[in-house]
Amino acid sequence: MTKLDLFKFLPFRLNRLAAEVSSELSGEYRERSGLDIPQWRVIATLGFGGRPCTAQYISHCTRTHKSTISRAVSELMKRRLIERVESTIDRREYALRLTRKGRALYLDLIPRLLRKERDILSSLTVDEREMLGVVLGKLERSLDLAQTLKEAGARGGY
Amino acid sequence: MTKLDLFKFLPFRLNRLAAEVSSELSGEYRERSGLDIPQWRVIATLGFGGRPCTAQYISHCTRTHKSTISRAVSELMKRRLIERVESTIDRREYALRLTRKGRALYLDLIPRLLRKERDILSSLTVDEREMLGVVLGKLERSLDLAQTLKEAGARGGY
DNA sequence: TTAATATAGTCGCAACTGCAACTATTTTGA
DNA sequence: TCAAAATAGTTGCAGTTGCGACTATATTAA
Repeated sequence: MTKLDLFKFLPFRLNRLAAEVSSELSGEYRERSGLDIPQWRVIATLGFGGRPCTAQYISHCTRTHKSTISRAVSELMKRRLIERVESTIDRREYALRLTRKGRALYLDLIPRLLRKERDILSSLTVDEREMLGVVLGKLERSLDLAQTLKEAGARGGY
Repeated sequence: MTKLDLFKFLPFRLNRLAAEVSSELSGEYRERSGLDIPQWRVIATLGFGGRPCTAQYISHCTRTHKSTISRAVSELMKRRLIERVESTIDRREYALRLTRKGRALYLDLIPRLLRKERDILSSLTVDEREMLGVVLGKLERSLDLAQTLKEAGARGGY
C-alpha cells in the first residue's frame, strides 16, 4: 500500500495555506473598504496595470469566472470606484479604469496589504523567500498559469 | 507610491496555484468516485490516520467549516463509505471510520493522486522540492496551521 | 447541587459562484 | 457578400458553503 500523509500532500497544504492567507488579507480590505475578493481583484488589476483593461482580461489573468467579474464590475461602478468607456474599435467590449476615488482606495490599501505579506513572509530567510518565488514561478509555468498573463499582456490592448 | 505587482504578490499567487492544483486533482476523485472536495477530505483524513476520529477533528485539521463536514459525513454514510459509532465517554460526539467499501475506495484513489502530485512537482529539482517542503512548513507554523494538527493529534482520542 | 458556560453536531437561510443560455457585435471563410 | 462561428459581457438558475441559531450533552465554578 502506498501511504498518503495528508499533511505532506502538496494540494492539501496549498489549499490550507491559501485559504488562511486569503482570510488574513481579505479581512483587511473587507473591513476597510467593503470589498469582497472578486471586487478586490478588479481593483488590484486595474491599479497595478495603471491603465484601462477589459473585464475579459481581468477574468483571464486572475482566473476568475467572467460572470463573477461582471458582477464585481457592476457593484464597483455603482460605488463609483471604477468607470468604463465603450471601445470605439470593438463595441462589444468596454475599457475599465479606476476613478479618482477608486485610485485613492487602491493607494490606501496597498501598503497595508504589503505589510501583511511581509509579516507572513517574515518567518523565512532571504534565501528561502527568493527560492519560494522561483519555485512558484516554475509551478505556475508548468500549470500554464504564467502563460495566461503573458498572452493577455502581449495582446495587451489598452 | 508603493508599487504592487499582483503577479508577485504571494496571496494572489497562492490562491491561483491552489485553485489550479485543486481542480487538477478533484477531477480525479469526482469522476472516479463521485466525491466532492469536502467528502474527499473526510475520506482522506480517516484513511490517512487509519483510525476513527470525530467530525470536529476533521473540521479542525482540514480547516473546513463544521457544517460542511457534517453534510459530507451524511452523504458518505448514505453511500456506506464511512460509519459512525456513538462515543460512550461523550455522547455529543461520534467516532467516524471508513467502512470496508470506503477503505477500498481510498486505496484505489491514493496512487492516482500521488501520481498527479508527482506530475505537478516534476518541474522542480530535488533541492527545490525539499526546500518547498521546508518553506511550507515554516509558513504553516507561523500561521498556526501546523499546530492545529499537532494539538489534535496529541489530544489524540480516536 | 445547580446555574452558567462550553462543546459536538445539525439545519434553515442567505450569499456566493459557476454554468449555460442569451444579446450584441465582430471575425471567418465559402 | 453573407451565413456560420467566435467573442464580450449579462443574467437566470441551481448547487455549494458559511453563518448563526438550535438541541443535546458535558464541564466549570459558585
